[in-house]
Amino acid sequence: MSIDPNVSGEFSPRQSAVLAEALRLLVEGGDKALTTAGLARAANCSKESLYKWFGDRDGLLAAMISFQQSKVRTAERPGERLTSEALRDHLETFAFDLIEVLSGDVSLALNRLAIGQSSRDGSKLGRLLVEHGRRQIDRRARSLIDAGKRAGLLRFEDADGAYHTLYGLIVSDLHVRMLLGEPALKDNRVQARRAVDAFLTLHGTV
Amino acid sequence: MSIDPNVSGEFSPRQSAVLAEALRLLVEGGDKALTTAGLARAANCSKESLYKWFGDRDGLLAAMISFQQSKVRTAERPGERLTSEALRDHLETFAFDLIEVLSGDVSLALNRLAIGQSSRDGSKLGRLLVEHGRRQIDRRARSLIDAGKRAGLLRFEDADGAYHTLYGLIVSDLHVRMLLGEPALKDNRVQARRAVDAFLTLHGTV
DNA sequence: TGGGAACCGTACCGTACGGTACTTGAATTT
DNA sequence: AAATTCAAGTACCGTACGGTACGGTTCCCA
Repeated sequence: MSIDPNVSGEFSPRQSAVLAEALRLLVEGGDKALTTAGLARAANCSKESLYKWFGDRDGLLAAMISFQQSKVRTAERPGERLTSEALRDHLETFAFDLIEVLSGDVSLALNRLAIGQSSRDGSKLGRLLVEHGRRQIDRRARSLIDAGKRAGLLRFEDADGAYHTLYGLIVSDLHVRMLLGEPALKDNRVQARRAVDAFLTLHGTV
Repeated sequence: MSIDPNVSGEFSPRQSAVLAEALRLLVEGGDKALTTAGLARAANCSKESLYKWFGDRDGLLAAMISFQQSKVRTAERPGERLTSEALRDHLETFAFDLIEVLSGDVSLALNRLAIGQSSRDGSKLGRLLVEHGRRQIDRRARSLIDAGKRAGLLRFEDADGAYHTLYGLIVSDLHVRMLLGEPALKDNRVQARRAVDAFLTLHGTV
């Protein structure tokens, strides 16, 4: 993962600073704490600018999601020759990273926000989150799983099913529990290892 | 003593009717649609009664959770002699029921509500949901898993870990996706069977 | 039959938020 | 140097909600 100070040009530096402050407010106090007046005060900008840049409050929320995800890029490993140990390593790293991402303050806050709005806006934010945020991590897992199969180290018929199995083994009900306010795990590496062990028992060839 | 349709006796019939209406409003339009005035109008009661019965809005939300969970009781099967097929059947039934419960309108609405409030009230509603709502289903799964082990049909060291594995295999990211607004699965039985197959591959002795 | 409790319907109050309009001041352009 | 642009800051408006107060009605019980 690398931090990218928005080279994509979607948001100006000023706007990025405001969005960062908006995320800080959201993480701090939930969506009730994110008011237009409060954001303007905290970010030293005017409400009028907020409305000019983002349209309305929903536009601001959508921009916050885009902004956050423009900062998170998953490192894509180049395809090396896979050994059994390397595959296990990569899977564990993936599992660990996944738990870390899902446990992150900003991720939890944005997911809570989207879930809270899902009944009102027809899941617009939810779709944004799933499609943009998940795509990165999905692609990484898929390429890993496919590479494992090509190398003869994994066996499955349905790549999609295998990925969901892996995801479920890693996350279980942890995500929802954290969304509901439970503290994160003490050791994400243990959980990652257990999940990968199980996954390899199910789909490994060795 | 009078016959009270409310099993727990925690709420009077009138209060139960109001809480049922509150759940209906919540399912229909999310937490923004659940206003005290709106509930009073929809349930033909006065706001004053709402405040007398439930204290304030948060008390109403907590009462809604208690009320809903007082209605849902999981059927506890008596302990019969377990065969391999019976265990698989019971596991699949459990998996199916779990998905059905999590996919339910009211469950999703209450989870969304608790998640939305989790940043504000110190996860009070979240704890209520997890502790009261989850306990039933947890106990059912635990007793099933333990019975499987006693019958020599399952092998594991950590019952807690085994249960979380089962849960993850069944649910994967389905719960969060539904909370974010995605439609439910087309066929929950297929998913249940797949999950139980994997679980028995991991922890079955046959 | 009278009195009290519960409760409905409504009106009311304070507040807080989303969104708009206007003024001031600074920076950039011409 | 004048003009134009951009944004900060503030004041304002309408609305909607949580919570309270009160008059009127029904029902129970003595």
